Amino acid sequence: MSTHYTTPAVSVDIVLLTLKNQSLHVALHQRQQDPFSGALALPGGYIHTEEDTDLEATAKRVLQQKTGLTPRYLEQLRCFAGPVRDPRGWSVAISYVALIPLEALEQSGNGIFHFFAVDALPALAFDHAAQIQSAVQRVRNKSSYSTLPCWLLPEAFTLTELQRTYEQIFGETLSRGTFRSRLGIKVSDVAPGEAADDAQLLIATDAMKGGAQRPARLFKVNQLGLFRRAWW
Amino acid sequence: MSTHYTTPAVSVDIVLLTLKNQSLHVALHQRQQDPFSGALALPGGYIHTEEDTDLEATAKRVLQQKTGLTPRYLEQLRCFAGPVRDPRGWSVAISYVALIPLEALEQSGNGIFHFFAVDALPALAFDHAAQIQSAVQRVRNKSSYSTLPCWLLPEAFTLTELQRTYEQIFGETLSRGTFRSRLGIKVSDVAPGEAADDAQLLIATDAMKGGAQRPARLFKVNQLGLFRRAWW
DNA sequence: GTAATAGTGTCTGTAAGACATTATTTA
DNA sequence: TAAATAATGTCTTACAGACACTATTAC
Repeated sequence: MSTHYTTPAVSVDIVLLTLKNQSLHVALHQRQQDPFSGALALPGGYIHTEEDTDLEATAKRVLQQKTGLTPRYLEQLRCFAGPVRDPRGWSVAISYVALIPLEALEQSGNGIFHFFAVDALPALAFDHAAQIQSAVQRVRNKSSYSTLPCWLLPEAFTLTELQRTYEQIFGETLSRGTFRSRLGIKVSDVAPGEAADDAQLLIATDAMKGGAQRPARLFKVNQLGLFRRAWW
Repeated sequence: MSTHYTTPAVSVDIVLLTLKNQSLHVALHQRQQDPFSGALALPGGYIHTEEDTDLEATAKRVLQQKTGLTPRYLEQLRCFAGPVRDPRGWSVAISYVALIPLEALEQSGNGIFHFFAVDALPALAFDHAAQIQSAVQRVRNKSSYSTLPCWLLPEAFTLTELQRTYEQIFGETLSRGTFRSRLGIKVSDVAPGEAADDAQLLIATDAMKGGAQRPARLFKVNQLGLFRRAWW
């Protein structure tokens, strides 16, 4: 190991995203300590080398401690590092993106976080604004060719609810026929409760969601699946 | 800062890729020190907090020291971390992908590195095999929808040379007509030496490359540009 | 019946991919 | 002339996107 060079501080920050009021929101809390005491910041923490088996474990532990929840989706974003992002000196932050449905957060009864629309952020501590921007870009991009948005919904959802989710992520509306053909789904053909193969994006359940109109089939996500072609 | 938890060691590793013998090759050197003394490994180094302005600067400095070169393309891949990847304990490696034409490496007369085909790797130190696999996946994926492969060629190249580069990255051949329409280029229409707009992927030079046949127009890359649709 | 949303079918434009054809050089 | 590669055009298929139509519930 290097001897005559200072080791930079290493931490993990989490961009926890959810859908609220028809748009992407990020979870922020008010810092209680310096630096940036009083400022809004992302949840984050240090690696506990005795217990954390990898960085994902660190991220999960931090979220568990602060929300009591495990996110439905968790993915490493990238490292942010340098001498100026933290006034205490050279630091490395490994940034994670987490997705969770708003219902889960509300049921946890957690009062630490406030949610802010990602397209209208207040001033933030450290380089957290850049981390959020980068995370949103990743989510929007990955949503354009995959089933990523499923993890912003509860486990079972209707196709229309899923379409609304895509629309809220992109901020624009889609054609229903196009949306369903991209998913490769004809509701009348699907057999509930089976996953034919890995290429199948969604799994039909045997439950329906009714309202004051024709009931809709409920689906679950099979896995993080890719569309044939990208969307743009 | 955390007090009663050990700070993990932080380093930067570089997956330096080039094209050799019709396929992607990675630069490896033989380690002189423990751990893994004698084993093949990626170039890497520690952060110098006094001089490095960010992680990209660290990566560039390490490459400069070991090859005397600045790569044509450099991008952060992701972090690899955990208690077992380095026998000395919990460590964090930030992995970078670098692209460079083989000619540049050969001209530098550097003797440290050996090049290995990425699809037939020997045993490697640390988790470097996983880093390489991840880097190759990133390069293949990004090549399917962008001008990334241009940075594996010298500054000026013909369209056929570029097509061969794509083919060598993917390991399969392409149709020439399709390739050119994806690039949006009709050679007879282009005006040398101008960049009409940012959407223009390549810039025509006024030079031609001749052989025992009709000479071909030489092009330069404009910027990292995206195709309209992905390729798969 | 109406209102409301679920689900499907049809048409059009664009682009990928295969392949044939023309163009321009050297020998 | 032949050989070799550059460059372009044509045809087919596939899919995104728009939009219209039918289906099934509550009231």
